[in-house]
Amino acid sequence: MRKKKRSPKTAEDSSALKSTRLDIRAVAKHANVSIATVSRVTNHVPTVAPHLAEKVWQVVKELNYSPNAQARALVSGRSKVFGVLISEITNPFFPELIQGFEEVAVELGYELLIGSTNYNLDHMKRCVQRMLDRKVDGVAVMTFGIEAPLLDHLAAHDIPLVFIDVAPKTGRVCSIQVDYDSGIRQAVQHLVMLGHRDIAFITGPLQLGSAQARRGAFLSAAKGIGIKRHSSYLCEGDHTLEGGINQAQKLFHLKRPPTAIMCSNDMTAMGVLHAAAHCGLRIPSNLSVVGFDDIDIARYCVPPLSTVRMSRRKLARAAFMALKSLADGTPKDDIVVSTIQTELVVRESTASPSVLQQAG
Amino acid sequence: MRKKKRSPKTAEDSSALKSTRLDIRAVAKHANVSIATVSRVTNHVPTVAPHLAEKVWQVVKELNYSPNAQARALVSGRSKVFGVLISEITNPFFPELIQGFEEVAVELGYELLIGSTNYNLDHMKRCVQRMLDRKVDGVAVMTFGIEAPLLDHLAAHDIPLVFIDVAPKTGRVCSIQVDYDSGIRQAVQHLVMLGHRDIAFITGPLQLGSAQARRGAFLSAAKGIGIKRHSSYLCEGDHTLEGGINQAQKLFHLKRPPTAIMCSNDMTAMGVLHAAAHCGLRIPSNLSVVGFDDIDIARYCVPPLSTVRMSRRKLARAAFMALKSLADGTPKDDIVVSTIQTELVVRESTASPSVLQQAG
DNA sequence: TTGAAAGCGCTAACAC
DNA sequence: GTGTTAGCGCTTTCAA
Repeated sequence: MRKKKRSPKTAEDSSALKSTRLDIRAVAKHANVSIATVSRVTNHVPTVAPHLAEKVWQVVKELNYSPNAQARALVSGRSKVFGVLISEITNPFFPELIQGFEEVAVELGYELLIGSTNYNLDHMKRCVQRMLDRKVDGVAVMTFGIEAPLLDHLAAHDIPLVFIDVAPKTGRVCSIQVDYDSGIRQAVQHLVMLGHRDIAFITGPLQLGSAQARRGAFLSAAKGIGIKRHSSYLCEGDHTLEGGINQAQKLFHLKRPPTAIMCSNDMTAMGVLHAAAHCGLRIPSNLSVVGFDDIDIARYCVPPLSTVRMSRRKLARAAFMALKSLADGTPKDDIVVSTIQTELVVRESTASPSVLQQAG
Repeated sequence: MRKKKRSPKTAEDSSALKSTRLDIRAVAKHANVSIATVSRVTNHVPTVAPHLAEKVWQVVKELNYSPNAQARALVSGRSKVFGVLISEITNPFFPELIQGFEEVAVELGYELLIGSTNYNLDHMKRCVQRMLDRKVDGVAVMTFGIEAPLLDHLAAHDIPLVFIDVAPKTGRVCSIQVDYDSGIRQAVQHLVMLGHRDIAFITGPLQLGSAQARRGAFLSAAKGIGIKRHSSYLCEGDHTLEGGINQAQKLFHLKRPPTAIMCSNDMTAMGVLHAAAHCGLRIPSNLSVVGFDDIDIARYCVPPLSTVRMSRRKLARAAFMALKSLADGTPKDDIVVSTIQTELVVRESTASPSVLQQAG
């Protein structure tokens, strides 16, 4: 007798009824129904007689039963896990985004599988494979840029995907739009009204759609307001603090340094702050700095950073809901995603340029 | 005929051999072996004839097969997922810890289920339940403090647990020790050698073991070096930036304010930096500040923060490996965990107290 | 409306 | 050393 039947009922454990594992069968037995009924109840299938449903819930509470997510996933083909692909978790922008994701995920019974690419193609490949192996129901690609081949890999598995800004035209894919223009225009106007004319902009890595979009927003705002452009005032950073330091130093050594620097994100701006302190430049009296994102620490920088706010919470929620719709089978054309707004937050890193500086 | 047998071979899909799902059976068929052999090969079971193993690997590559983690987990009872319980992901300390975890996890084929308690008991309960539902193989409790009842809940499920500093005596539980003393003693010595005598310490939330440990290390270092203590120089923060601001303001308004402030973590120190800037105090000329942890941004603070470094990467690896040993069934007494060392990193937030200040 | 039973993709016990 | 098969805990037909 090889068979290890469910309830062996052999001599050794004859009386030990309570030693049975806390599974759907235990609940069924205690509630005097079939496991199918228990399944229906825990899945809120409406075609169950109310008194039976109540009885089942009661037993569920009593035994403290909670369905095995693995088994559910295996049989239903839906893991209720979403992958979140980010660049690097130590960049404060991402944790704040993840926080937003976690919030909705918990509400809706999902879990997150977070993968950091660390700007490395191999890492990115591995992340995608991990997500595929764990059978995620969809992936939110929040990374700063993604390699096309990877996208193909994901798309080949017909996995729902959500992006920021750029949406490939492929299958079950959609994107969240951000209105960079309004916030960035407000920032440029703010600086111009303070008297700045020599305004530099440190971009993000330009292979990224969102970095391009931010730069584009700055250029068109500057043009719209009519300030003239020096090509040396537009430099390419990489959205890291170190990148901000490097670009700031370049700008400081210009014959005619800018009186204000706008940045494609707050990390870059923090780099500028750091570089300025290092060179003995006072902020905002000698130099005005504006960031982008309004990450949590921005308000605690020295001095507190004026920046353009983009709600990570809203962004995350929008991305999650879009992903869920896709995963639930909603045709992509029926999914409406509201654009994420941006707005200027004035703190203490911006002021009128000093007369000295103006003359300089 | 209700049965939906594996390969129906009915008229409709008779010839469509390639339409079969990419599962272990497909690999077995292509390699002319049984699924058991495929399973053995992918699990690196050594009792497989080399030529067969090779053949299987070849087919695996060819078909790009990757085992279904859900199914594996269900049948083996091991999900290869560890829970990581943290306080809040937006506190930079935690992402850096998670980065360390992710690194090892990927190496060893594990995934992480991250749960943020947000200092909230309900959140914490929900996190624990999520981890239980997803059948994690263990939990790393990296949170600042955990409620005893929750611990019981976890322990009741006999789940391997790893903690920092404090280890409950229960079942499969162990802890990682940190040598706070050496780094903190170095910091106190550094300040004393610079000429400071009035040194304040802002603690973390004292219900936490690790906050207590850090305070204890400071007190004994101060005592050892023989500087006298003012009780008003010891105040309780909460390991947040805001807490640092509040406590710093209290200290600034003392009749005889301290010339140096040490903090239980870097976030607190950043709060002090912020508060000082707000009050027009120059750092380090008017006030020296020392943090703890050496989080990534510490070196980019204005001014760059002198702090005590504790490697989050090492901490995470140690915790992970201990957890894995526990999960693999190693008796807890056989698990050796090396103590995490700490060391002072001098940057620009510390200097000799100014004469003016001394007299003040 | 409810129950019986197939089977998700895999591992592991057992037979050979 | 390799194959056969039970069954992990659940969802989901299908029959009643």
